[in-house]
Amino acid sequence: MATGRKSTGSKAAAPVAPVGVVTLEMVAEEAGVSPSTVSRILNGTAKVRESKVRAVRAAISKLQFQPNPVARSLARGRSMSVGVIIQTIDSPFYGEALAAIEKGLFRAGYSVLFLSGHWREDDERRCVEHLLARRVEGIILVTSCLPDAELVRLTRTVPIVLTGRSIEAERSYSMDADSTPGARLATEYLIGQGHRKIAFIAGPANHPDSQQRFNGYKAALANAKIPFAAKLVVPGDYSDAGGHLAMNRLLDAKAEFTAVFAANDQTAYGAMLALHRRGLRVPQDVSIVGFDDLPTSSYIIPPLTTVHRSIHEVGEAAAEAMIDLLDGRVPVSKLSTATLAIRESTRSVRH
Amino acid sequence: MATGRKSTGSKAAAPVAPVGVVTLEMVAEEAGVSPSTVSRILNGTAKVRESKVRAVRAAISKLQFQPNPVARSLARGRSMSVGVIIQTIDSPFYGEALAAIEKGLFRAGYSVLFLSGHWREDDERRCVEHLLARRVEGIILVTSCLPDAELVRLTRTVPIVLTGRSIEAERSYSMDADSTPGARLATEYLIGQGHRKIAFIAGPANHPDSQQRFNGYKAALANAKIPFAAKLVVPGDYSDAGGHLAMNRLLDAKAEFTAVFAANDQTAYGAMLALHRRGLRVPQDVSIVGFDDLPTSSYIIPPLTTVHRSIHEVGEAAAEAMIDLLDGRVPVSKLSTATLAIRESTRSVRH
DNA sequence: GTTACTTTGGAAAGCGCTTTCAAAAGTAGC
DNA sequence: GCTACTTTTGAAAGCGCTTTCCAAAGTAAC
Repeated sequence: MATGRKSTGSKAAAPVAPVGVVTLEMVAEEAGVSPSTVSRILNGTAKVRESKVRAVRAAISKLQFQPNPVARSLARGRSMSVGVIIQTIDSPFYGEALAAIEKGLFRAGYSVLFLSGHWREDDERRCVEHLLARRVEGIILVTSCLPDAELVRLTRTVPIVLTGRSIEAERSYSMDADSTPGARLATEYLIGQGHRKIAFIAGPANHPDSQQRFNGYKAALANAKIPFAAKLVVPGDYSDAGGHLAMNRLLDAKAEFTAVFAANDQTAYGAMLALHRRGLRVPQDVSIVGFDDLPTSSYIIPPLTTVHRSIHEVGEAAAEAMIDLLDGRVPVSKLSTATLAIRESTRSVRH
Repeated sequence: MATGRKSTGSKAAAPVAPVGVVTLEMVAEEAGVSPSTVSRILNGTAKVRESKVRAVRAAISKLQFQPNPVARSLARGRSMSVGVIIQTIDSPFYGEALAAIEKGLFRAGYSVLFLSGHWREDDERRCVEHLLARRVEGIILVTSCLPDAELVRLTRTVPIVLTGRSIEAERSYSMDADSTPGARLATEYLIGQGHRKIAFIAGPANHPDSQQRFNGYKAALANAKIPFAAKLVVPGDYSDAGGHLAMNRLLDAKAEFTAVFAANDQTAYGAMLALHRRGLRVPQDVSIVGFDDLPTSSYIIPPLTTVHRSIHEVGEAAAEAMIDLLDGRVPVSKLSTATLAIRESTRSVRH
C-alpha cells in the first residue's frame, strides 16, 4: 500500500559538505592577498584598497566561496541562532506564530532552533537547557509554563522574549497581549445581541491567558449588570475534545443558556458538535462565539463568530523584539488590538 | 487593548553566554589532566585510567561544564544539524510532520533548522542555499516543489530525504507514500455505499500527490465499471477556499452527483460549507469523504469520513531515514498503510 | 633486571574564521 | 629628500574543541 523507495550507498557522510571545501584562505591565495584582508572585505571591518576588493570579489565568485558559519561563530563567539520554544507545533495557532518568527529572524540572518515543550514544565526546562547548550543567543518562549522566577533567572544568561506572559527583568521583553479585552468584546457582543444567559467554557485553569478570558467574560457581565452564575461556567482545556465534553456537561446539568462563549475556537468546535448531537442548532437555539479565529473557523458550519487577533503579527513582533534585544536596543511595542469577526454562529434574541 | 511590556537595558548582548564561560581547558586544569584526556572521556574515544575519569567527572560537574557545540562542530567538521524544508507551517498537517521530525532528530542529537518554501520553487531554492550555507549535514524536504534533476544534483552535496516525492539517487531516500491506494479506498467505499455519481475535487494540478489521488479515484471507478465523467471533476487547491469554490462550480454546472471525494480535508470543509449555503445537507443529500484526517475532522459537523494516514509516522520515519543516511546506513522503509476513518459525512444510498 | 610490548596520556597541530598588533605604504608638509 | 603622520595590510594569535603523534607508564616474559 504505502511504499518507501530507497537508494543510497556511499560509505559514510562526508565530513565536510562539498560546497564547503573552499575556504577563506583559498580565496586569499587566489586573490593574492592575506586572509585578514579577505575577512575585512567580507565583514566591512576596515577600508581596503579598491583594486584588492575587486580581486577578492572575483576570487570569491570564481571559487564560489561561502564563509563557514561554524568557524565564524567560534571566532566571533556568536552563534547567530536563537531558540524558540513553543508548546505544540501541531496546532494552526502556534504554527502561524512560528512561521512569522522564522521569517523575521531569518531575514536578520539568524537561524532558529525550535523545540516543543508540550505544556509540560519539565519538558520545557529541558528545552531551555538544550538551547543554552547549543549556545543560542536568545530564546523566544511562546506561552511558557515555567515559573516567573525561573524566567527571570534565565535572563541572566540570555535575553528572552515572552508571549502571553509577563515578567519584569532586564534583557527581556514580554508581549503579553492581554486577552481580557478580547474576551470582554466577545461577551459584550453577545449581550448586545440580547443574550442574558451566557455560558462560558474555560481554558486550562493554570493558564494566565485562559484566566484573562474568564475575567473578560465576567467583566462584561458585571458591566451589563448581569449576575454571574457559577453553574454556567465549565472547565475546558483549549481542545476540541475538551469543548465537546464541557458542552455535554453543561447540557447534562440542565443549565439554561442561549449563548456560549468558548475560550478558544477549538473548544467552540467541540461544543458545537455536542450541541448538534443533542439536536440543538447553532445559532437558532444557541449562539456561540470563539476566540483565536483559526483559519478553518470561517469554513466550519456555521462559520464561527470569534475574536480575531493576528497571531502572525505577534510572531513578527516577537522576532523583531528579539533582534532589538540582541542588538542592545529596547524593543518598542506595537501590538494591534483584538477585533471581533462576526460570522454566522450567533444571532440576536432581541424582540 | 493589547499591551507590550518591556524592560531591558544592558549595553549589548554579551558575546559569550555565561553558561559557556567554562571551557574544556578549565576542566582539564581543575582535574589535573590534559585537555586531550578530558576530550577523550567526553567522547569515549580512548580508554582512560579510572581515577582520572573520576577526577574529570568531578571537575565537570563542579564547574558545570558544557562542551561548546560550535567549537566541536568546527573541530569535527560536522555541524550536527539538519535542515527541514516544509511548504507552509501554518497547517495542522505539516505542523504534525514537523513535530515528529523534530523529535526524532533531537533525540539523535541533531538540531533542526526549518524553513518554509511556500509552495514556490524560488523560495524553496533559496531555502536550500541557506541551509547549505549553514552547513547542515542533510536536508529533509517535505513535498518539495523542486524539479527532479535539481534534487538529484543536491544529493551530491548532502543526503536528502523526500516525502511525497520520489527520485532515484544515491544518498537519498524517498518516502513517497503513494496516495493512490488511499484515494481508491475512499472512492471504493463510496461505491460500496451505492453511489454511482461521485464527484471529485482535485488538488493542485502540478502536484504528484494530488495526481495520485485523482488516479485512485479513477481506478476505483474503472474497477466498478462506472464510466468516468469529466464534468464531475473540478480543480481545487487543497485549501478550504478552493473547496468552497469548486463545490459552487460543480453546483452551478448543474452536475448530478450523490457523493463527493475531496482531495483533502480542507477541501472537504470548504465544499461542505458551499453545500450548506445552498441548502444541501451532508450526508442526507450528498455524501462526502476527505483525505488526511486532520485533527479537527472528527469535530466538524458532521464529523468527516476521511482517509487516515499517520502524518506523524511519516515525520518519524523521515527523521529516522535521515539519521540512517547520515550514519551511512541504508534506511529501511516502514510506512503504514492508509485506512478509512468512517464517520458521519457519508451514507448509504442502497435500497 | 632486561627486553619487548601494550596501554595511557600529554603536546601540539589543526578546524576556518576574526582581530589585534605592528610593519609597510602612502601622503603631506618643509 | 626627509620627517611625521595616516592609511592599508599581513603575520600571528586566538575561539574551544578534536585528533594525531609520540613519549611515559605499565605489564609480561625471559
